[in-house]
Amino acid sequence: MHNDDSFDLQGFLPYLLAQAAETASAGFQRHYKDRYGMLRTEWRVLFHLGRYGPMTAKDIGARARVHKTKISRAVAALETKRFLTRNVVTRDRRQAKLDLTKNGQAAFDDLYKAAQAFDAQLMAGFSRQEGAALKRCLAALAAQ
Amino acid sequence: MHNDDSFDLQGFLPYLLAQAAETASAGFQRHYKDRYGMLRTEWRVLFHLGRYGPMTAKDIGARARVHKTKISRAVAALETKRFLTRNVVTRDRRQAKLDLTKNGQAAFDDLYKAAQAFDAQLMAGFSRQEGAALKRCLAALAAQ
DNA sequence: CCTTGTTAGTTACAAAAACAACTAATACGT
DNA sequence: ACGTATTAGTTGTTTTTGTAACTAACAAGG
Repeated sequence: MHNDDSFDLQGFLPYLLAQAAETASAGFQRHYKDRYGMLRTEWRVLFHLGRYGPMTAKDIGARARVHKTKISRAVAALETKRFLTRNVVTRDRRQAKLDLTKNGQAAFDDLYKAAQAFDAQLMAGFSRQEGAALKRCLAALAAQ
Repeated sequence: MHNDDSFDLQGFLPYLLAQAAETASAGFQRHYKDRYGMLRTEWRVLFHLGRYGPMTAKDIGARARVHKTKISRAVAALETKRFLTRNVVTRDRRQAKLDLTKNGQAAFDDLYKAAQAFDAQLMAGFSRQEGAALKRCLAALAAQ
């Protein structure tokens, strides 16, 4: 077949990352999907608005490194769910400042807590240094 | 907005994993996509056959934790690319053993080398222990 | 002003993924 | 052998994503 040294998929970093990401993502999905019918990008948009305050779609895209069409659709979905409102910026009418509604804020508060708990649960398997090192490595890989 | 402790997206493990996985995946994609017109699942199927020898679609799905419809379509695509052949198993005619063709084998050899090099490049940013620890953590997370 | 270029955001269309339903072959219990 | 249940794999349909083209608003140079 081929000879040799023990390089297999389980040792291939992109594969490991994909598997771990999928597992983690699937685990947290039930919070925002099952409970609020949200997609992942919607959850991210909600998170940004809840965590950092009102901003435009552009701002979210820049922060989260997500393409503007995904943001656009997520914002539209969150608007129909009445989780946010759009307010056209008067000094530049192309932009719209996005504000969470009461409901949106409540959903954020709930999911924010859930996210913290979920993260803690995932990290529970590691020692403090190990976990910190893991996150540092991942951040470095993502920054490539 | 909300009060308090510094929990943001950059510290949320599922987010970090998703970002790192996406970056790594996009980086390696050019090898199998640009050069062979393959999709990710096709590359994984090719990898399994090249690395572990002929097996059925079922086997690949079990090993790679991929759904059978994805495998089915990847196999069909690899067959039209003349990278593999199907051979119905006589003792159970539902199954087909998948064998790489010369071309398939050549593509695998090429991509296998590329994968090793790519992995080495990604790991270059880390010390030996750090890298090993990273992979151990990821494997543990994927196994959840 | 008026042309040209750029930017924020949306929409339309193509590619891919997810999910469900299906076919054909085998296994099993009686 | 016969009816039912499983299993391997495929196909069809719906969501979701990716890409490109578009609209509306602004900016800058003349």
